[in-house]
Amino acid sequence: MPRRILVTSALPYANGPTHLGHMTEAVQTDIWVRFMKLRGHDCVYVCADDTHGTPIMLKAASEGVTPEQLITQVGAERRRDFADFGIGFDNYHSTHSEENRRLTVRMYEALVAAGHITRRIVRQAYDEKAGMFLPDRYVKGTCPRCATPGQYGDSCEHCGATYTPSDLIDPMSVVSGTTPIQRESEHIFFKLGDFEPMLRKWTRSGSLQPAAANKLDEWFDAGLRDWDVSRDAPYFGIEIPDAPGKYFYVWLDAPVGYMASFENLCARSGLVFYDYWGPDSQAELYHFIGKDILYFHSLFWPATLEGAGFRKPTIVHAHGFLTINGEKMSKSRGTFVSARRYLDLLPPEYFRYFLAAKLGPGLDDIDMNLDEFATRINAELVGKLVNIASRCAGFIHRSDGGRLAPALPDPGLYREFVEAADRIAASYEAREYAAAVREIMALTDRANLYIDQHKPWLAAKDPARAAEVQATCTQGLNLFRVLMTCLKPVMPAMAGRAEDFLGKPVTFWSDIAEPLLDSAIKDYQPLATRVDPALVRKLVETPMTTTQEISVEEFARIDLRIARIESAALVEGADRLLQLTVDLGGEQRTVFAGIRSSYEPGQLVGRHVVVVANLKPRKLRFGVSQAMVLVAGTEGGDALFLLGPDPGATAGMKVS
RNA sequence: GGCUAGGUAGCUCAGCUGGUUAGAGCACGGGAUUCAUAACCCCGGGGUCGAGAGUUCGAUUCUCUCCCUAGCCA
Repeated sequence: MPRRILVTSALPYANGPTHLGHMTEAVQTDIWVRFMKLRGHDCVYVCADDTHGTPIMLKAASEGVTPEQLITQVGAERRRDFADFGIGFDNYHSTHSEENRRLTVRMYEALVAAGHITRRIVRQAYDEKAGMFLPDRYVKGTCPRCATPGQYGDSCEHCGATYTPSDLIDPMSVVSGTTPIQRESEHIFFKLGDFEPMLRKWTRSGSLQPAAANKLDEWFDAGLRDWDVSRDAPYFGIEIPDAPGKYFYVWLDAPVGYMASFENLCARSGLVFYDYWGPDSQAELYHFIGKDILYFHSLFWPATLEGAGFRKPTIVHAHGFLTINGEKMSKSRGTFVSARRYLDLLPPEYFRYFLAAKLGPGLDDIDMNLDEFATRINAELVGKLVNIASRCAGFIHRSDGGRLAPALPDPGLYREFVEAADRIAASYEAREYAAAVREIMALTDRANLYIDQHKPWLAAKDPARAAEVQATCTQGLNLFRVLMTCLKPVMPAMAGRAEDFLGKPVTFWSDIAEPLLDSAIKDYQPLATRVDPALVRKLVETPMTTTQEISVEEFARIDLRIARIESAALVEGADRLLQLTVDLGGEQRTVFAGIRSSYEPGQLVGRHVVVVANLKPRKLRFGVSQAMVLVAGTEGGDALFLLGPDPGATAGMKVS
């Protein structure tokens, strides 16, 4: 009995290029969807661009385009990136669409009618010059607790204090640079607390991973507060019907984008919207999300759905972040890898395979160690898996003109593989891809061992044993076919090529119940080739030639100063760092500099160097680094050279 | 500071409700082989299962304390 399933991955925000983090989620979802379809279920996968909100509006303004132009351009790139990674959406839509506007309004009106909406006056930072209210992150100033300058309006990155923008000393609007004032405005709130009993039950009903449910308990304990769902104009979004000049907060209409994308698909596919979203829907609804947006998907989303008379998700599945070589993806650290950058260097299915091999059912981050990446591809995919087909194919063609034997010499072994495939299927279903890949690789070892034990290369020397050679390789190729089918959700293109080679397509998982016998196969073409580890490492190298040009104004934002090194010390536990105290002409700063490979602490004291004085303080394991010392050196090289001024310059002087 | 998750071989990890000598892959050492994209096969070295205490006949597995890491929160 086929199940009816609707699957989504989180809507990427349309303010920048697709990166491997987006791709991690899309691949995780796509593998699950492809698996379900292969199992014969009626599974639909929709997604969309998340297009509203202040960041989009301001980004468009800074680029001199309209928000519509921005999201159209980002959306086009996004679709290409996803397509090139083999993400098989049944529909990819946008929250800036008529369907989404209508559904969001309908949801809101239902919530109003049911009494779940309230209004009250709030005071908020307002930028008079730009004529707009400012979200907390758009006000910067000096921390009222520790006096660190340049902190955002919600919390201090240096001392961890939290506050509101009005608490900042010398607050400044990021938008116009002027000092914001406080202004009152009526806001519209969703009464989340109305749904606490339902949410507590839903949370523990198997809809969330245990770790996620624990997280929710913290939020319950903290108390569910009303959720502010309105924003004042100017705002790029959906206008609230009974509140002219006010718009829905982007996080209200974003998840509605799941419904909107599905409705858009219904219009051209014969699917019926209410079969999936009606309160009594028997269809299953799965949301794949990152752990950072668990809050929205496990509290507000089920609550607004319920309150507006729709069904709730069957499962919200959260995953961790992708790190590269153990570090968070970050542009400044060079660990930010765009989807396009990856595609320029490597085949997309290698990423899909690596990810599958690492993805467990939990919220842990997944590390993409680049050397491990190359190793896994070369050892597992090429050295073991593809090797089976490669080493068998030649014998079949030599002895029998490309036909498989009429019977398997070891049907028991084949049956074991098919039975193992059931366990592998259970792992896929539970989103334990790493376990599935582990088992597939164990079987791959067994297949190679089988061939090794039957040594077709020896038998091939004796023409009288031709049938034996053919039988051994028929067995090997059939085992390979089972394995390749198990990996088809992960590597659909490679599986397709393998099917072409074996002369028969695999439409359903159950197709492997019977082996391929007495049929023709084609000439073997390499299904995958090795990767050079050096090429993989290039993912995080930023070539000099692609360094972006910057304007004089942008350069002027970097506050370069002469500083005098007052003291220098080794940092215990850090073999690259020195801890420096530098004087910027009256002000002392602590700096952790990665120059230990080239300098002894003793030779530094008293030297004048150039520092970036307005670098955002960085919290390291050993303390907070409050500036950056400039050094010259070749990329990745150990030899470093401090920059210093000619004699006469003194601490605190500006460098320009 | 509170909460959550985790700390198992050099690296990445598996070890379900406590039970014989703690496993796999990669890396490393030795051997075998040459069909296969220097791939595959066999053998081996290597871990006080974060530290300490407790419960138990017995704990990597349960309880407590502590240390470390990551994340969330105020």
